[in-house]
Order: sequence, then structure tokens, then C-alpha cells
Amino acid sequence: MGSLHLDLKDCGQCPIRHRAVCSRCEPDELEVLEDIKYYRSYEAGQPILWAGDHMEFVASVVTGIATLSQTMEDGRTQMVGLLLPSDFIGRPGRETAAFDVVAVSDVTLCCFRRKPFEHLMTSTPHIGQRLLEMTLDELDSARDWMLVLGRKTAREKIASLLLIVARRDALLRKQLPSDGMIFDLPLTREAMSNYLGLTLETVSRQISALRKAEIIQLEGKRRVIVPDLEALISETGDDVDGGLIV
Amino acid sequence: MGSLHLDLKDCGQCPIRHRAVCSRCEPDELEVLEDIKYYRSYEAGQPILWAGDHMEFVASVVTGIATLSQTMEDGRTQMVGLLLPSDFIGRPGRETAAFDVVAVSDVTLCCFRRKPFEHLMTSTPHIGQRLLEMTLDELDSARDWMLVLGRKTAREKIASLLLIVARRDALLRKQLPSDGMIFDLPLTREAMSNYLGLTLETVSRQISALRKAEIIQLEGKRRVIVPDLEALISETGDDVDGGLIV
DNA sequence: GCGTGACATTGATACGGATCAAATGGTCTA
DNA sequence: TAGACCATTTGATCCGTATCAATGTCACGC
Repeated sequence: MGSLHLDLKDCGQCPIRHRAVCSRCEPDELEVLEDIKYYRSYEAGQPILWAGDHMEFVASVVTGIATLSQTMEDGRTQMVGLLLPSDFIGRPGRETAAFDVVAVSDVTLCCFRRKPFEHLMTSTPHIGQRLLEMTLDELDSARDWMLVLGRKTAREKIASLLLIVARRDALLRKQLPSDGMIFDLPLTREAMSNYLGLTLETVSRQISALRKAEIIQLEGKRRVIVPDLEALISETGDDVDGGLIV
Repeated sequence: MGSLHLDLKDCGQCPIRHRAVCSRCEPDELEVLEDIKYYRSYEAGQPILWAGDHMEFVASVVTGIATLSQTMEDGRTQMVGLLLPSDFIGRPGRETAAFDVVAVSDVTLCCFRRKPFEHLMTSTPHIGQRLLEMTLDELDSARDWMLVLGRKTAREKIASLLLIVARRDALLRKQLPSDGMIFDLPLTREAMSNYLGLTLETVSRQISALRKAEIIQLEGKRRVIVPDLEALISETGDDVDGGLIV
């Protein structure tokens, strides 16, 4: 299971760049792809895959948000990744899912049958190279997140998460994060707590604390305003440039 | 930066399988490799790379143990990976190290100049495919570790670490982990605490607790005996088969 | 033998986050 | 408008781990 970003072109059917599997390859592959790809939809809250499930496809998120998570026997769960549009699900060479995948909002996947996709990978090296790059980026992000889980305080964890969402949101709008920026939290307090290794009560308390300290402002429960970006960054405990963009 | 296992053959110079870069490729590459590879040694405790350092090579660990870690401004550090013989350091397409690499014991690296190695990758697809497989495995391991860091108690963390070391040790001896098995901890209490997101005092206390509960026995500070493997596994909090082999 | 220094253990106490519980607010439906 | 339901906030208390401090153990050199 991987959360990977494939560099795709527009296919006219999907709302995102989605024509060929790899933008560096010639569009000849387009015909092949039309044969092996199809779409699936999931409603908010619906499970997409359980760990151990057989997967006959790999897929790319077209719309919506999904989470990658693990659950212990007694119910403790830890989110291990966030899947956003254009992120990749599944891994070549493995038939079963390693983690649970759950739709947070309504989700559309563009699926590729696994066998033909793997064959395509061997015949077009760029795809494998791109996949390797993306996987290495994911690995770096996962390792960055280990620092957050292992060593940061609740307040620093919340600030780190807010900053990640803020940066992703800015990226989506093709802007730089800036003072006064406004964005929506895509996750419930519970989902945040599962991402951060906290309880939902602690998440709520720390968000309130950051609001009272005027590091952030809230409009409703989900919309966040960051009056001073530097102030938020300094709450994360990171050194100035720390590469925490997941 | 990646911690990757390359499937290598014996070159006669290294104590481990190390002849061609990829065992699936023809030995023609051997000549090329002899040109671009060289060796480096580091003493126990010595830093190999600091995060941000320029890297002119990628490398494979030949002997010894190294750690991959991150440190915050105020000194809190989190280990994000353990590098054992045949693990891989560096990543194609990136010139700077993403994490600190420190030799725990005396370490010998077999280094490949980065540019020629990257060229070799494009010309021999199997290498890239193997690297992708290994990176995906690393990613799964990193995500498994997130559950440990985010949701497990100190006692469960220690049990998880002991089990990982036990399994690795068994793998190295080409045996299965079994009741009564004996192994040495390669890490100090402090290094363990940095791996587990705990203090060294808590690590010491929990190891003592496991000893008093007769889950483990100790010979000196470092040698561990596991009388009943199932008992140790049940202390990790994992479901029976949980894939925690890092 | 006796220091010396690194690593580890153990004890006392403080504090951060978990837990249990109740109240608030928003949205949807009847 | 009322009622039900869900996410969220807030409060009171408890517990696990951090922190600060002292002691113990082992290897090594003189």
C-alpha cells in the first residue's frame, strides 16, 4: 500500500489531470490504458479496503479524501497516511492491502487492473521511476511524521498538523502560504486525534488554546484563519525550514 | 535517504554478498561497478552524515550498525530507522541527506558514486524495480512504527522493540525465532529511548518490569533470553501475526 | 589496589494527556 | 417548533511517563 502522486494528464473524464499514466511517456499508452482502467465511488465514512483484503487493482484518487490507518485489537487506531486527489493506492507486486483505507469525504477512484498495470510498468520504465520517486517522498514524509508522534507535545502536534493542511491547501490553490490565509480542516477532531496519537478531547482543548493565544482564529468548527504564519510555525517546535510538507 | 536492502552477490572484498548491484541482472555490470565503487569506514559513535549534507554517493552497509535520526532545536531526537548490513543509504535523484546518519558500532560502507549509479539505474531496469520494492517495504515498516509511536504504552513499545531485534537476529542466523532464544541488544538504553519516543529511565524501568514479570531474562545489560516467545508477543499489544518485522 | 567515566538502575515527585462525564451547538427530519 | 443525532467543547480527576537526583555496575588505566 502506498500513498503516491502520479503525474497524470487530463483524460476529459476525470476532474483532474488523468490522461496517460506518466506524463514523461508518449501518449501511445493512452489506448492501452483505456482498456484497463475503470472508476469506483465511495460515500463519506465508507471503508474502501480493510488490511488483508485482496486487491485486484491499483488506483489513483480522483476526488475526495481518504485515510490510511491501522487498528489494534482493543480499538486503538493510528492513521498512517492521508490520501488526497492524485495520490496513489496499492502497490505493484502485492495482492493484499497492508492498511485500512477509509473514505473521509465522498471519494472517486480511478482504478487500474493490477496485472496489466504491472506489465505497463515493465514496458515503460518512466512509470517505475516516477513511482520510486513518489515512494521515496512518502518515506521521507513518514519519517518526518515519526518525529511528530514520538517527540512532540500535544500543542506542537496540533500546530504541525494545521501547518501541513495549510501548506497543502496553498499548494492546491497554487499560492504560497501567507499571513491571513484561510483554509478548511478536512478532518473531524477524532480523525485528527488518530493522526496525531492523541484523544479527541486533547485535540479540541489544544485548538481552543491556540485560538485563545491568538495563534489562529476559527470560523465555525472547521474553518481556520492564520493571522501570523511565523507564529504558527514557531508553535510546531521545528527549526525554521523543517520539511514537514506531507 | 532510504534504508534499503539490495540483493547483492559476493565480490570477494566485502564480507557480504556484494558483487553486482542486482542479482537479477547479468554480471556484465561488474566491470562498470568496479569503476564507481569504493569503501569508507567509520568508528562507533561517529557521525556518517548530517541532515542537509551534500552526498556524492549512495551506499550499502557492509558491516556494523547505523541509525537514521532527526533532532529538534532543543535536543529532542527521534530515531526513524535502523541500518543493518546490506541496508541502503542515500537516494537517487537527491543530493542532500534528509536525516542524520550515525554509526552505532564500527561501520564499513560500500559507496557508489551517485551519477554513474543513477545512469546504471536507467540502463538496467531491474535495479530500479528492486529499489522500488525495497522502498515500499521500508514505507510499510515506517507506517507500522507509527502505530508503535502513536498508540502503544511504554511496556508495549519495549516488547515491540525486543521482538523486532529478536526476529532480525533469528533472520541473520537463518533460524526461526523460538522459545529460549538468546540475543544481544545492539543499542544503548538511550538509543532505544530515541527509537521508542521515551526517556532512557522509562526504558530501563520497563525492561526491569519485563524481567520481574519473567517475560525476559537478562545476562548483563545487553544479552536477552526469551523463555516464552508467545508471552513476549502478547506484551506488544499486536494481534497475533502483526507484521512488525523491520 | 584505586580512581575515572560511561552506561544503567532506582527513587521521589511533577506534570501532561487520558479518562469519565456533562453541557453546548449545529443540522436534519418530522 | 420540537426532537433526535452528531460533532465539539469544557470540566474534574486519574494515571503514566517525564523530570530531577542519587546510587550502582562494569571496563579500563594508572
